[in-house]
Amino acid sequence: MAGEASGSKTTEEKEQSLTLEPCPECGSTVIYRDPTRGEIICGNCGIVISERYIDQGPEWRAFSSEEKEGRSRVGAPTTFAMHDKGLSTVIDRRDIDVYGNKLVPSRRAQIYRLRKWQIRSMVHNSVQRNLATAMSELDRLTSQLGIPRDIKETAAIIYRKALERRLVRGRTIDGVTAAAVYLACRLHHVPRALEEIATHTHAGRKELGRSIRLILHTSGITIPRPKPQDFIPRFGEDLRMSVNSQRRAIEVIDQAQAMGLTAGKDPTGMAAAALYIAGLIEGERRTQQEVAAAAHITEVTVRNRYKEMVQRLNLKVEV
DNA sequence: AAGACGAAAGTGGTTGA
DNA sequence: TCAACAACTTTCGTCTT
Repeated sequence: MAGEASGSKTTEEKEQSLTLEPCPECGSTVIYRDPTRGEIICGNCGIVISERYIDQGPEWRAFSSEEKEGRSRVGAPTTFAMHDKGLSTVIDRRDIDVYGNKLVPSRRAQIYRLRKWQIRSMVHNSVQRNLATAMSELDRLTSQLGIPRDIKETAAIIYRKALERRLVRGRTIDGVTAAAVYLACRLHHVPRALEEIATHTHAGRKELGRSIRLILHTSGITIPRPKPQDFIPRFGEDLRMSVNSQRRAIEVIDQAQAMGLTAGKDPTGMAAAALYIAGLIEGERRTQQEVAAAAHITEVTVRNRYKEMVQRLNLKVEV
């Protein structure tokens, strides 16, 4: 379903996605891309973070709706999320030439042999075959989890590296793919719960955890530890809370961090409690249950963090 | 009736010997 | 490898709005 037509439509408006780095100015992780200007912009303070964003959308301007539908880049943008990066040559099965004429038998036999070796060299190589299944699994997983394209690309790269290091051997492709997705999310400061990914993959939670640790140890990737602030945009969005409240929640967390209240605590719990407090302050009250559900934790934990922070930070909260 | 609160017991993961 | 430990979860009864 997700064909090229829908792809070219979404690039039309400002596309929200998350980049590797939070805003250097205010630390916000809500980052927008503006393909028409080629800029990456902070959604919070509006600063232009980068002006060298590469537009992978259609190449030409369009003056009518038919043109708009018809235009595209010459060839799809290359992507790591396909086993051949989308660059392979395909030899058609139909035995006709470009003019639609039937091929003479000798020519036809030649094409047949070419195609045979073409396919052998592509997918019948075990590495390529592995990648092909992995990338389709990656497709499925990322679309189910609603993971943006650039994170998916990172996951694909992580998977390729793991495959090069022969880490996939003896493990399931699904498991390693899921692990790559998990790591990619953390790299992009959009951490997803292990649980969340585990429910959408065939691999068990245990295997997923093992794969993650294995990649982590052998590949030398350093993953930033998830910060409570990283969760605010997503949870806030799930709870349909305003940007104002989200910003307030981040302030609360900053204060708590300054007092050393966050050490050793579950960052999702901190984020949830901060959102709960922000809701009270900003008059966008959400129940502890709602907040807890958004963060995939229990209301008891929300309560404990909430109590701690109100007490230690001397917050005046109207109930 | 729904939401908030707190106590007590249980659980999975980390740490240090 | 194992036990200790802190944080989190589950469960349940009570209080407040």
